[in-house]
Amino acid sequence: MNIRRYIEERLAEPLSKLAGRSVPAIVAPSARAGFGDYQANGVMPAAKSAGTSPRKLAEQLLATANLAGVAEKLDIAGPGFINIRLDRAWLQQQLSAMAADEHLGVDRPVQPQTVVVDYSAPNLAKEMHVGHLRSTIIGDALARTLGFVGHKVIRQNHVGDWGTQFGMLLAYLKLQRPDWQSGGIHIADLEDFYRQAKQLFDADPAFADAARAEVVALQGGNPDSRRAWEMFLDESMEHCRAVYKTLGVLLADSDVHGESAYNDDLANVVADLDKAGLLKESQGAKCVFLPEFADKDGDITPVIVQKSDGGYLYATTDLAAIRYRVGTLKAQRVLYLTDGGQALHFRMVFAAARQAGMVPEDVRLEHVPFGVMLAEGGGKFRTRTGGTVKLIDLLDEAQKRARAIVLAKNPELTAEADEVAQIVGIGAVKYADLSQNRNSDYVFSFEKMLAMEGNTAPYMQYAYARISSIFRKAGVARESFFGRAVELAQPEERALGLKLLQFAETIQAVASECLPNLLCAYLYDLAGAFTGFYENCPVIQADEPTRTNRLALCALTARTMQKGLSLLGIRTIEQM
RNA sequence: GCGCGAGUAGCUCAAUUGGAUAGAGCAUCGGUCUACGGAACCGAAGGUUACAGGUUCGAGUCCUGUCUCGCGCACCA
Repeated sequence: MNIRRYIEERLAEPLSKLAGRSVPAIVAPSARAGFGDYQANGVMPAAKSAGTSPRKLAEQLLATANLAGVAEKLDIAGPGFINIRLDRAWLQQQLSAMAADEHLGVDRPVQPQTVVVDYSAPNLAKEMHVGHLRSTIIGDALARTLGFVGHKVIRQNHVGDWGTQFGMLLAYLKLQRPDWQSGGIHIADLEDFYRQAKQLFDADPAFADAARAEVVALQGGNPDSRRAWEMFLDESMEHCRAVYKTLGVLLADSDVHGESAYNDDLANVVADLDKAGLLKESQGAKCVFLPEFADKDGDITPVIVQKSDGGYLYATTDLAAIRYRVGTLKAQRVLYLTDGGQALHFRMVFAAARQAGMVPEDVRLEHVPFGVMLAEGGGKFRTRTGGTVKLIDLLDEAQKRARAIVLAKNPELTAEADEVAQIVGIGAVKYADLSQNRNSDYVFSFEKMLAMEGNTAPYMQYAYARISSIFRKAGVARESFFGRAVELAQPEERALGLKLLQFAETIQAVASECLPNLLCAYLYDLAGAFTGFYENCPVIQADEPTRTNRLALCALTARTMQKGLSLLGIRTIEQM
């Protein structure tokens, strides 16, 4: 039950009737605890257009709206706010339903969608670096959340597996490993390999020629080059797999659908744009000019789909990918997880695709942008020597630090130290990223993300472990409380219960707005509500039936926390 | 130069997308506790939301202008 939406619907209809046109009730959780549980703000704008006073309209609304049994108290406050305090019995009823629901009260969508989530997308010419972290983490959290909500999620890893730099790499591979055909090639340091190839490319004209010839051969379908290319990709993907495994993301080999997959369709894309009458030649390049991208002087920045030398560009590939996703995968919504710098590119590509009729009206293409990752102090994220930081090294360090912290606090954990270090260290990296509004740039700090205080993964994991400890001490299994009805007698119990019930509206907001930070904020609030309960309401020592009731509240809290964290891709542990 | 994004407490970030007295955490200062994990909890202090105008019942949020920073600006992705 999405309480917010439920109240919104209950109030919007009578309000619209009174206002004489369709208006929203604008329902939100109360800004302050003293105001109640929810508030409706829609009366004031509605009164304006209806030509009556807000307070009068509010009174009429309360007279006609049917919230009997749902709200315990309805007040009109200030210029026309409606404050709603929910009925205790109703809350208990909802909470008991939540406790008996595997899905924690999150309603399935009336019309489930097929959602393509395009994320991670490393360049296979190099190793994954910190620049891929946000796309991978945020995209994975969204894929998990959308799937849980009830949509069909298709992950797409649009890897960079094509382009001129591969000529250089293949030429270098053949030079360095004359035995490459025999297979079993391993390149320990892909970054190094790339750098050396580039160096040679710049220094040795003969090698540069060989590299260019390799590009031509590869594009021409030369079997020998093709085999070397596949071998190289395989090796490069191995590096990615290691990162994905460490990170614990859903991405699998079957999700990889790289740039090269669209090669055969690029000429068709250009031909179809031509058929649609959108193609113009300019300075030898084939372009789409869209008036909406004109500057003040009327000069239009075109979408270039074919270079003057005949080569295609990433706009062309992206158009082909859109057709594949819409046409073959039947996507109704496509999310693109890339940094904000590509906003213009996607606006142009989406507009071109629409203009060309490649996308039905009701299919949504959404660029989900995020800010860049900065080092402490606000500078670019670099190694001490100024190079790019490999993602695998960063993750290793997070685990190392987490291990040290955990062992220092709890030396008995040596047996599980590696696993705990992985869960806490990786959880910290993910949570730190996800807990911020993805649009803003983000300052990376091991110290802050691994802190036990504040809105961090270790704090959340600790809160969870503490609840687990209650069940250990009580000698009962958490699972045995599944489906047990819950009562909310104390104020702290009521506050916790209400917060638990807000899981549904939070999850649905994350899924529609693509903002995982809303879930982090919710979980942190939930931990706070639990703390208030924990400090004021003894559980194990309480007399029955209070004891069982409180254990049931603890069980539901633990289950909600665990599910919430898992939707962020973060694991929990029973002891830490 | 043009376009896009950002500017909120000393620091790192929120603010339910136009709602009431702008909230957290860290750091600082003070306090609590023989109850279920002190890796805890409670409180105080800290703000002209970059600046100047405007729109309206109401603006951190929308509009105009200015300043600062970041990114992008046809044949890289």
